[in-house]
Amino acid sequence: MEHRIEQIKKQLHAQNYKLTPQREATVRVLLEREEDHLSAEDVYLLVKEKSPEIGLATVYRTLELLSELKIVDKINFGDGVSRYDLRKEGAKHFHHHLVCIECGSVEEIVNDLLEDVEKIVEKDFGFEVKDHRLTFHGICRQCQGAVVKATQ
Amino acid sequence: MEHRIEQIKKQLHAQNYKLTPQREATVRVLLEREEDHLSAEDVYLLVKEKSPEIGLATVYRTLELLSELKIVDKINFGDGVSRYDLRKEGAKHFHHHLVCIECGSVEEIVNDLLEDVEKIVEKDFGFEVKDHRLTFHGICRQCQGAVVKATQ
DNA sequence: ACATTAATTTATAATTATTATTAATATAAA
DNA sequence: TTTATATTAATAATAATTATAAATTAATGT
Repeated sequence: MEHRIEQIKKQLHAQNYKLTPQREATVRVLLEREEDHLSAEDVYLLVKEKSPEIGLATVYRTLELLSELKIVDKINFGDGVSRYDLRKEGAKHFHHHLVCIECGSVEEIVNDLLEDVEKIVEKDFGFEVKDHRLTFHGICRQCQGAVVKATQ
Repeated sequence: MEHRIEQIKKQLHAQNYKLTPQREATVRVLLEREEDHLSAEDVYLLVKEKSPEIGLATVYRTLELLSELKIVDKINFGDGVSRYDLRKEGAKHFHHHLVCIECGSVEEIVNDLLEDVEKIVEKDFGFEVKDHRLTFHGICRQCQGAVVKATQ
């Protein structure tokens, strides 16, 4: 935890930004809830628990900043809110998501499944890939089980 | 064009919806501007040119309906607006997008690049894939050329 | 240490995209 | 034709996000 904070602090300094108390509090929430795909509002409420004086706009600005520096990924599952995921340490890519259309759960896949596909895109389309976003929509293991049970 | 309209009309009827004049006007705009990733507002303004009496909410509702019936794909490039793409005739999947981070252009890839990846997801993660969304962010051919020129 | 400048924040207003409401209109069914 | 149903326009409401302005904090130079 502290190590990751220190690392992010350095990333900010390298771009002439400071790790203010508000920014640190925001990062800590993101670290604690790494797999939760929090919205800005979610983050705000969680940060507020420990730093009640923080403003919503500050959280938005911080998330935007972290997003620009590729420390967090801003993602959109089509439900009208942006969500923010801390990038894994040293990760070059967005992680992939499996969104269940039954229960709404979101699973992450950390492995990069797209290395071969990216090569095709670079070669066949002359497009220099810097990043990607990949989401699968379907039915998760649990819900598949549930359907089987329900129809038995 | 007329053939596609007729086809969509049938798809609507199959689900007990009618192809009202407003809906038809909307579909026609989507057909005419197939590759343009129009926002709801864009569509509204274009439909208005030919059917000035149409309301914005109707356009939203129509796009939502077409989206539910998988006639259009609702996509999100992270710029705060949803965009609507007519699905190619008979296509089972979203098409992929190449978004240029220099000039903002969006290219489409119609080929399905993910067949193998989907198999992995189904097998290794027990997730039954129904659909996917894939976007690459990077530098398009034109902008690569521009950089070379600029640094020469 | 003190004054000055710049960066950041809070609080709030404004904006923008989208959705809900309601009365009117068009369509289909009886 | 009458009645019921679906759809629409017009508008209000909502929700997410961004902009603004005054206050605070931190950094810099003297």
